[in-house]
Amino acid sequence: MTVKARKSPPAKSKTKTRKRAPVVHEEVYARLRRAIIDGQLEPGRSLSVRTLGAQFSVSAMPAREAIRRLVALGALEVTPTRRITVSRMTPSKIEELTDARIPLETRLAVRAFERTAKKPKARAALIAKLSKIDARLDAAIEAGDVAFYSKANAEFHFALYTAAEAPVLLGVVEGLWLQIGPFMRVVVARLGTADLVDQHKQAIDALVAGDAKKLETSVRLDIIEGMRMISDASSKR
Amino acid sequence: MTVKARKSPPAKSKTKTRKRAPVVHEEVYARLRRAIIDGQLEPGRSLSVRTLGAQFSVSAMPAREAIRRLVALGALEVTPTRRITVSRMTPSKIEELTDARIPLETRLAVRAFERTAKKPKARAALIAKLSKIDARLDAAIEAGDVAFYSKANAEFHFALYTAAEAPVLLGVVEGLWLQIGPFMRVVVARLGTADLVDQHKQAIDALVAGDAKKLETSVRLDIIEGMRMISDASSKR
DNA sequence: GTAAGGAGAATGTGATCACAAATACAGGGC
DNA sequence: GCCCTGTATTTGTGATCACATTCTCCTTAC
Repeated sequence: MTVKARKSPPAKSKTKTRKRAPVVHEEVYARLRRAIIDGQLEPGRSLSVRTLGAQFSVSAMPAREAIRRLVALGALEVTPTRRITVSRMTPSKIEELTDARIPLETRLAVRAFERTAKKPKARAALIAKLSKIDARLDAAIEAGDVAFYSKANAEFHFALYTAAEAPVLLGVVEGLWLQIGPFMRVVVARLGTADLVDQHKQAIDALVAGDAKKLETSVRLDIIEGMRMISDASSKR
Repeated sequence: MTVKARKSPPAKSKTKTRKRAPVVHEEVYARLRRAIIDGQLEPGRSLSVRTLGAQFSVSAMPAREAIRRLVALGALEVTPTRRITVSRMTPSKIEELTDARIPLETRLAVRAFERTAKKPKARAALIAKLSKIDARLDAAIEAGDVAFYSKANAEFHFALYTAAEAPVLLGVVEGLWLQIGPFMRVVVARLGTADLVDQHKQAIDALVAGDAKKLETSVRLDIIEGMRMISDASSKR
């Protein structure tokens, strides 16, 4: 996790909305969660409340709360000796996560499709956004930048899913990504990214063509392919 | 719950097999979660860390951690003024939760079916367990005991889902139930329980007959019916 | 070289305090 | 009756301390 723990107290009270005071542990949680989903934390890596708090220049309390939330979501786990680590993967977990991802994420994709079906501007904006991220994905592949690819991949999916305007479903899927995020990085690091069949482009094409079935298929294939790569990388360990 | 021994001292194992020291906040969390899933906490009800801690004769710290976990799972929510309440329901949440429950819970049911397909004893044990719970459900309906019905209903579903031996999927579904649990009680309290089409018996019949498709259908219908009741009760408020 | 052992550091957990914000509640005004 | 107001209480949050357990690492013995 890359944390530049420098906060500027006056900046937030002046320009920001005064409707709600900033909560430190929310900030810690948001950044730690983002780091995990983006695949910036390797599986098995250990964390400590004091160290994490120090990275944010706060006490251990906000770090405790952020860690507790991520443990609840399965992103972090507590060892039998009470040490906190980034969750590891098992074959059965891969299978179950695949089982959960396919129906939920295809549903979100189709909902995004339906939500923008009668809003040409929103549809166009979504396509533009996805295309932009996809270009960055290509650049990451070209440059072999594993971390950046992992991050852009998450961005692509959630840009699509967010358009579904389904916060509850989105929350559930985010919980799943919190468990697979650390492995996205491992996967592309081990197998490389050149031989990927780019289902992202297929998804964009489907949106352009107004083909919901094709969109669903591309999302499903992307999930299956990604999870299979995680499985392969894990078994070759 | 298995205590993992890091190293095995040959002769020094005279010490008693001391269990892991109990973690207080785990206990608080487990009981609070159970209360929510069983529908014993009404939506909108407020909680406080000190009060909750006092109920368990502990300080505020374990209560804070338990509450934080349940907030992360969507069972509790923090108001704009930072008060902690049991989450309320909205029509869109009902729709999304239904969307998530159907594929996940039918999958768990089918997995439970498959897991016990070649284990007649396990299948019979599951059927017996479900039948026993179903009898208690009938008794609750007869007695008009809303709280007990809500609790037994959760027990029935999770007895079936646990047999799937899919902890990750089960965890996701538990997260969903944490969000609908508080409304199960409201629903049956408002509409009564007499006019329910008992899909539970259909599910048991399907297990007895070895009919996976029927099992899936009964679970799906039970979900749809239950969520529709929540929807009706909410709109008639 | 390998294993054992022990001293010191690090860690999670629970308790307690301080503080600002929000809520509850009393009394007084109309 | 209702509404406002000022006070007192409650609440979430962050910080800090205490303590038992666990981890790290260096030394020692064989």
